Amino acid sequence: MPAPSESTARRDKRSAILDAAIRVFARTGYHAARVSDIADEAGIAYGLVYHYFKNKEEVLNSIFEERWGDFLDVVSAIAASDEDTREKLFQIASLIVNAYRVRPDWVKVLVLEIQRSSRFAEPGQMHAVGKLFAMIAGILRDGQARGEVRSDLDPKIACYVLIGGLEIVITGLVLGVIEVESAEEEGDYFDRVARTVVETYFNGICP
Amino acid sequence: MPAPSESTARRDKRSAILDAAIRVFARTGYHAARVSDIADEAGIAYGLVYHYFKNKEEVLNSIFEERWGDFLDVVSAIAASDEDTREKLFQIASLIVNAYRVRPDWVKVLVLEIQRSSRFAEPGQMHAVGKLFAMIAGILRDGQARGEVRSDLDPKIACYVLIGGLEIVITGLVLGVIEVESAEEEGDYFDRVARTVVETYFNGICP
Amino acid sequence: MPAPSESTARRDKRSAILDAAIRVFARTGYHAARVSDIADEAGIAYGLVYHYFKNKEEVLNSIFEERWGDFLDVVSAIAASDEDTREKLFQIASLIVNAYRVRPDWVKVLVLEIQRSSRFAEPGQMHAVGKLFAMIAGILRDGQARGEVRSDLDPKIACYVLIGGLEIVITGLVLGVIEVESAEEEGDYFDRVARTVVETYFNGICP
Amino acid sequence: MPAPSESTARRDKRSAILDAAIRVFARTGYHAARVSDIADEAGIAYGLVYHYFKNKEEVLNSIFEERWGDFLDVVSAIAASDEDTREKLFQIASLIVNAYRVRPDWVKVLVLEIQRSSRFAEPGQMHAVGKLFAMIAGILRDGQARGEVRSDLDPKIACYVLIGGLEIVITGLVLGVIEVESAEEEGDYFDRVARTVVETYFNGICP
DNA sequence: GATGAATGAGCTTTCATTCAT
DNA sequence: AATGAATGAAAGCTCATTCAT
Repeated sequence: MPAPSESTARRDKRSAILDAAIRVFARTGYHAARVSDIADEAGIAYGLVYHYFKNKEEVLNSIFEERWGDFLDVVSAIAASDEDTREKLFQIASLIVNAYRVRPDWVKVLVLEIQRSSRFAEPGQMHAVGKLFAMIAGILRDGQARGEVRSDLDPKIACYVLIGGLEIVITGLVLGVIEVESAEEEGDYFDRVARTVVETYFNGICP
Repeated sequence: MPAPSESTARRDKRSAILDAAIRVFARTGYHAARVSDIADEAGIAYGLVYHYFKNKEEVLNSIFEERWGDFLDVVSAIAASDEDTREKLFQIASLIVNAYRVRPDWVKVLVLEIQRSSRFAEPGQMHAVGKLFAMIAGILRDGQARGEVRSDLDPKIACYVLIGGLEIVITGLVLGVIEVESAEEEGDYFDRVARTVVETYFNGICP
Repeated sequence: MPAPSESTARRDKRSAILDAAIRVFARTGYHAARVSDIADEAGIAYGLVYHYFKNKEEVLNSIFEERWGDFLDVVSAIAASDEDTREKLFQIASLIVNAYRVRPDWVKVLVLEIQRSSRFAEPGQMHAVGKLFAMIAGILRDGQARGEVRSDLDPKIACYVLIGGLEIVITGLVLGVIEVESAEEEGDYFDRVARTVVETYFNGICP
Repeated sequence: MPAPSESTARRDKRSAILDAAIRVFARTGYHAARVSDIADEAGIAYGLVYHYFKNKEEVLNSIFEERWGDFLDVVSAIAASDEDTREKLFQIASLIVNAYRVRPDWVKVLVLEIQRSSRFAEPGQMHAVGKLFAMIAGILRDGQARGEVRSDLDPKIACYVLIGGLEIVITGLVLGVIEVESAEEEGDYFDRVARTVVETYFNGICP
């Protein structure tokens, strides 16, 4: 066996614990989740969790750091593309909405647990979430330069309305307030939600 | 002392415990909150909490039952009034913005904690928070019938953009990301925020 | 019942826990001792230990602070008395040696456990033990002024030899290396030990 | 590779683990010491400790068996020599002082840790450390017979004053309370300490 | 020989809840 | 009504020990 495979095995087990933790945190919430629940979900002894992570909180932090970074990379690529503002925002909206469809547990934990953790109380920890706001504000500013967005809006505030709309949609999905209509495909429904939010954001609800 | 004053005193103390609990739950979450934290916050001994409530969960349940209903009643009255759609939405936006301004903790607890409790496991029971969304969707649907709202929007989705926009702006204020301009009164500022969000919501960001 | 009796009851329970802890630490050592052992020894639930002390270490610290201070007070009184140097040192030697006879567990814990704790690694924590050395050095210095002690000795070093001798005797007793001869009374034996140490210290072993 | 060198390598590694264990036990005590601390100190993987020793307790036992016997052999040789009492005691004082200087950890572990283990619970077994005291007491008794030592002293007690004086002076050096004068070599200084203690021990502090 | 992943007994600590006062 | 001492279930975490590689 070559050495790299061992390193891969270690990374795999670590990842397996994180995945199990996401599922458990999504199901019961961070505080109510026992370390032994995570271990059971991952099919390992609970002591092993402490072999890979310092404690329960580091598991939550690792979920955030390793999953949120991936998400930001995709948003960054969209922001840098040649599409017009409306299309960029729609792609981001789609990304967010579909993230819930594909990995509902991830979104549940990111939205419900990590937002509440001390991360946001400490200055400078706002950073990671702040990056998302800055990226979308940047897209709006570019849009204003191209004449695709009203120039009387402050991009730094306007971006909140879009993100807030998306966030509430996600929260609604997470909490089960929004239910997919039985008449259409799930994938179609999620696309329609993203499109409606961006469309409303662009044109308003006035006829 | 007349008897009613004693009953009032009892109700006051009960209410004080609930208010303290809301603040603590908002700060640390239900699971992490200790009964002694609630008692400290209320300035009483922790044993007394058990004089007024069966246990910690009953405290959470009582918050829900006694606070959310009041809020929905006001929204319901606005929805039933003769005002046009824009004015109704502005009034609700004002109500929410000011609720968040005056009692940010209430909203945090109602949205984040109560959903997760076992209350909603019972089948056939509608999400209480969902009722708010349904009411606003209802206003939009009425607006479509009156020709005041674009008929191509799905009211059930469009309502999230308004609520989400309001929520994230207020969250920004609460977290201190957005700062109130020193030249105006705080109350005025919150009204202006509500008006701006509703305005953007109506007319969009398109030039 | 008057209020003071309640305060007394609280102090009594606290003291009972400390006494139980001394017995347990003496028996098994600090590290091997379980909090539940202390509670069992005191006849209470282990949770109650945490009602009176922050954690296990604070129990050990409290033993030290509350018992060592009492000891220093007595030494201080002896140092301030009118007796000659030899008598003062004999009284202190008696005090130390008899402390073991009356409260062997106290001495065991003070000698074996607390010396090893981090207390002495941290600067400034040397203080409490240092006070004993300073007091005895002071007695020697007074003795030199009175012509009762060789003036070519540095009191700061000479005091170590006495304390060292006493300490080893105590350690020997604690560890069971020294055994009381069956032919004499225990009290007599301990007095003889104290006298021998001081006598040797004064006159040397030379004939 | 010749066979003997392999056996030597094995013995070296085993010895390295014991030396590391002594340092760790001296620092933190047996109970608080982790097997992984010993391994870290020895620069090996903790699993390897179990290749050379059955378990943690066997490490402690081996320290005792393989280190203390050597020391006693030297003391025994000194006691049996033709020197007069003062010279014998000076040689032992030198041995102890230098043992403490070169291997302070050995003495700490031998004195503080090993006594407490279950080894000495077995009836009829003499305290190994007690043997050292008995040997020195024997030298004093011989000295009394030769007229070199006051006959009114109990050798079993008097020996403690010497050992204790040595111990506490050395402890002072180890803890940095006494500092070696810069003008002389460290080795010289330790010899002078041994000589001073033996001198004081012989002639007393009386003028 | 050597490594360190894996296990789980057992400890410390927290805290909801009860209850005597 | 009010207090807080007392209890003990339950959880987090540590670490000696085993074992596959």
